[in-house]
Amino acid sequence: MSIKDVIDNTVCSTDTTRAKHLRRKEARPGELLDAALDLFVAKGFAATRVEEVAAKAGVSKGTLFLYFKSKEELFEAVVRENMGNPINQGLAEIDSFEGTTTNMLQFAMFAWWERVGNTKASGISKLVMSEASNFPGLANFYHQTVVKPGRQLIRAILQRGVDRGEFRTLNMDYAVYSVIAPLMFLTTWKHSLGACSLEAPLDPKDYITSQADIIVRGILANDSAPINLN
Amino acid sequence: MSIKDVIDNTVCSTDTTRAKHLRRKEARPGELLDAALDLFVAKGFAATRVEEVAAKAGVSKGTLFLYFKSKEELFEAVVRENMGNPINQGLAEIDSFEGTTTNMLQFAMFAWWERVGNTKASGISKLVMSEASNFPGLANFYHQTVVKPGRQLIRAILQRGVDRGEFRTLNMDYAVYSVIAPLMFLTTWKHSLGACSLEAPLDPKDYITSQADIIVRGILANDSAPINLN
DNA sequence: TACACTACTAACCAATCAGTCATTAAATTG
DNA sequence: CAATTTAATGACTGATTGGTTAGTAGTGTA
Repeated sequence: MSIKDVIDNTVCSTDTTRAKHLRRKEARPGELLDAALDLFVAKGFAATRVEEVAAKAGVSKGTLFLYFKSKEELFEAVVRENMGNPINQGLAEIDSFEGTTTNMLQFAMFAWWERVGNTKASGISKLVMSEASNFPGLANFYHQTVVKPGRQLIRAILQRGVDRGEFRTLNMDYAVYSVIAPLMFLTTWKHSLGACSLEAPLDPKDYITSQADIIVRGILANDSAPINLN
Repeated sequence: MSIKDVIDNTVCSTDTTRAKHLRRKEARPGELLDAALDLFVAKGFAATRVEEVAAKAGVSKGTLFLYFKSKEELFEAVVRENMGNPINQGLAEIDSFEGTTTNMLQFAMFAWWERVGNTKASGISKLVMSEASNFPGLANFYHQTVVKPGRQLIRAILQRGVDRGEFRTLNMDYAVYSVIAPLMFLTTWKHSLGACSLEAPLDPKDYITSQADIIVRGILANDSAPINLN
């Protein structure tokens, strides 16, 4: 597929009289970042051409370099832009949460899905994973901004459960991955093999329900009340 | 870093009298595939230069094209070469396995680590995930060869547990991911952020022990004997 | 309408890189 | 030791692409 095809297919112009030279300084960066996110997630950094990004955003290549001074900078901007952290928000909600920690954990996992997993931004983790060794600075930034706080959030939830006697004592350094791994796997899958439509896609809600169910049962205190989730 | 540096640093020649023009027709393909695996896993398909691969294998670029007629073909060969499936072996062992399904599941997860996860080939899954949309044929091949059989193996184990009354009834379509997700996450992590040495690396054995423990507790039948794993 | 300003374009350039091929030299054979 | 074969090389090429810039055309103002 040539760049010409990309241009013809992806630019959103319903009217035949293509309006060129439209001046929309404010909207360009966002549109370019949106286009770049899609392409970077789908094809990786090296394999996506800046002209593709520009074409998908409806501008010429030159315009792209008007707003981002290099392909690397565009990439970094894409990652940073889409890494807003609902994690801090989640941390704030911990203290005020009423109810069992079981419910809290389930709520957190579904909240993650609504706020991150089911979002365009969910491709970021795949992207960072794929390109980490090529962008060590970005990997470090992601680690500090997302990984560590995220792990801290999960840990805090689990600790709450332990403190209240709902969960058994756990090796927190590893237990956190019981929650993280299934969620990360979901997005990774969704943006790679899952996107190739090789089979019926797995339903995210059912997936998370199932995972949360197994995790919670797996960490409940031995002497806890008879298991009756939901 | 230039290609020259790559050559100087990666070729393994301890003696100063560099022997060129050594004719080793048999060994070349394997050495090239080894070098290519490392580089593709680390940098992705598009970002690795065929000359780097050749240099790392100790030959010139021309030699590489003597054994693989294109970069794409090299890539496909790398994936296919490292995709030998210990899964069929695992499937064969199911019927003859003596003991609880709990032990069986733990055994399977550790066996996977020994035979796949702790191997150079473990980078393949990250590779296929990253490049799936650029190589749909390969993604399909991976899906048929690894994903489906792997899922089938896990499902068979879980079903054994259910049939014998050890595990509660499960929605198999989703329960299998309780086992798959933590293992896939481990390799993905290992070959991306984990390789950036941003913190103390997680110990795979402890990780798998922890995950297996939580999973098993999470799927045990309610009326099963008091939990005492190991 | 004339002028200034600047978002935007398109043609262009320099560097990179996958792939080729004429040449070189290690093995093999007689 | 020649003659032959072929593994291996490395300089070369054509195509691609990140990045530049001279020029074009919207927009605002008088």
